[in-house]
Amino acid sequence: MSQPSEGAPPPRPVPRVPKGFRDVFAADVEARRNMVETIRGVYERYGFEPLETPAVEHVDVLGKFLPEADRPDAGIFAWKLIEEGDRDSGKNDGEWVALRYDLTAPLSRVVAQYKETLPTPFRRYQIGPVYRMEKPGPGRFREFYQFDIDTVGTANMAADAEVCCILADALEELGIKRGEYVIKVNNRKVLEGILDRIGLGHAHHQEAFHEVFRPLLGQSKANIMKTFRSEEPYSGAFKGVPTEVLDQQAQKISAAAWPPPWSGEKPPGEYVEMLKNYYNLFPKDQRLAVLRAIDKFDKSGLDGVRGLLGTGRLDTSGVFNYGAQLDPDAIETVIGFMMSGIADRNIVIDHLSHLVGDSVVGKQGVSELIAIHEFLSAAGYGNDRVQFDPSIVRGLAYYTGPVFEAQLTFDIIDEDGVKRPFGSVAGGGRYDDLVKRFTGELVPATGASIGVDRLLAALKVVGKVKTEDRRGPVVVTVMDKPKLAEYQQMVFELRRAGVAAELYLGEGGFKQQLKYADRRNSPVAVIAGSNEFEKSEITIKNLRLGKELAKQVASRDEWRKGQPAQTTVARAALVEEVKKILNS
RNA sequence: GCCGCUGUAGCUCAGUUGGCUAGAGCGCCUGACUGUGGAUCAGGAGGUCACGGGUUCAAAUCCCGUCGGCGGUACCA
Repeated sequence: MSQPSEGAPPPRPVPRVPKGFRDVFAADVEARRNMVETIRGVYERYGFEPLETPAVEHVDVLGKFLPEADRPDAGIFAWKLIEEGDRDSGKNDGEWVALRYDLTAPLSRVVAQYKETLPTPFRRYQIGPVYRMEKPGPGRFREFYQFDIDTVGTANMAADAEVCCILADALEELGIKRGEYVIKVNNRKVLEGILDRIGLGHAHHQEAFHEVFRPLLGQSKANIMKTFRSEEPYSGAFKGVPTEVLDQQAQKISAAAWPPPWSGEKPPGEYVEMLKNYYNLFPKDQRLAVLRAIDKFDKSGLDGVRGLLGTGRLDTSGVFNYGAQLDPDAIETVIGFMMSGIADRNIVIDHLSHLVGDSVVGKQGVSELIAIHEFLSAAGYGNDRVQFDPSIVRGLAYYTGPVFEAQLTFDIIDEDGVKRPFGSVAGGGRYDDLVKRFTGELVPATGASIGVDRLLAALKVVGKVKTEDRRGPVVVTVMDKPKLAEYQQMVFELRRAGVAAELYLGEGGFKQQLKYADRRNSPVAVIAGSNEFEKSEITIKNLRLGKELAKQVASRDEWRKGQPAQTTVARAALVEEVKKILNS
């Protein structure tokens, strides 16, 4: 934007929407509303009650803790809330708040806050927009809708099984046929058991990185380069990272680390940002790294997962991803777990109980799966609807037990012309520790979240959403301005009869009025000029029929003179005639 | 964050090795049609060629930078 020069008028705002946000027009709004209503019906049938919470929460409530720096972590929309008076007086420098990034964290807050009066277990559903400041991609926005259902306050596996049933019911009610979707279930505890067996330690890489990094602060570029390449004592922390990648990193770190932040030549904020980026190169927790590696299975394939479980993997765009650093035996154990199949639930259970061996958590995980299996079978939900699949882990760290994912199995053609299954439209799991943050007491909880926009996209693919057919109102055209009151009367007659109708309120001539009605996709236009008024008649034009007929008519005379799609009737028959057309 | 591609009318895009007043299709507006959506025909409006600098007699075109868009990848509570 150009700088306003002396005396020039202020620059005009450019109409636009912030990146990652969008406008939603009538057809999509209605499609979403219809879908949500259907799902809501299912949720209520299962006995859940609605809840609404604010879009803004305190940052610590959401689980994001502020770093030392004077701004919150990236990824969320956060700001400091300062009351007007306090800003000037400086008495109170405000509190960090943020837009919610999911509906689960606010729920755990509500439970902790009102636990004395809330029924236990607390069963609620909630829909609303959530906000994430990530890079938007195809079909991914910074503001999007989630539709959650959760049961808080019971460890009973029946609650988990029920979540699977709800998701299945909801999808079917929306018109997705049995076989076009599958609810997949796994259990984090089983994976924990496997990781125990291979003796996986916890976050040591983060510390190793710390050790490498700290002495480098403020050192010369040459020194930094040397350290990154040296055999001792740091090579262990960077095992498996290609030399050229390390060189590249060293270049950037030296640029950031020199001159040192306290010299005043480099803004400290930028320096901190740089540091954070390099943290991200390394797994903070090996277990988490394993989870993410497995989670990448559908994207990276088996070899990709192997790489990510091991030293790391250089992806197609030339970025090196640091791996979980497992040794080959451990890798194969994890892969074995992941690939233990999606056959009959009984078979998967057998397989898994064998894999976890003596691990206590592992066995517990398997018995939870058995419990879920029994509940599902009793309720009549077989393998055609709910499967056990150990490759489903979900990236979230907070899940503690069963995890779920609703997948659509039909193929879509993506932008590259490649056929692939539509994929996940909902996910969830058990999170027994979330309320503990507030109260210190264990409050077991389980639930799922439907990605509303994604599911809506899926419904469009299978043709369950008719966005094109949105019907506009009956438009009463205005031919004689002085007779406005009489036109108005027609409009209200129609409205009183329950017919959506409006008076043409624009400035346009008659031709434009019909064009307007056409654009609104109006089924009917009501026409009355002096001819009609003289005889107490009105002309009713069937716009939809007319549109159809126009396809066959070539000559203009035919089109204009014929007018088979309109009839002139007595004024008193207005409502009756309009309704006749609407119902046809 | 990182890597690559890209930016010309409301939309989709042409624009030769730098060279006249920057074009097309669609859409929009007006008229043919004095009371009729569509089709047809005729006419019209609409552009700081993303922005800023540089090279040149001359830049939409070449170079540098900034910003935006797209794709991949990472992160994803």
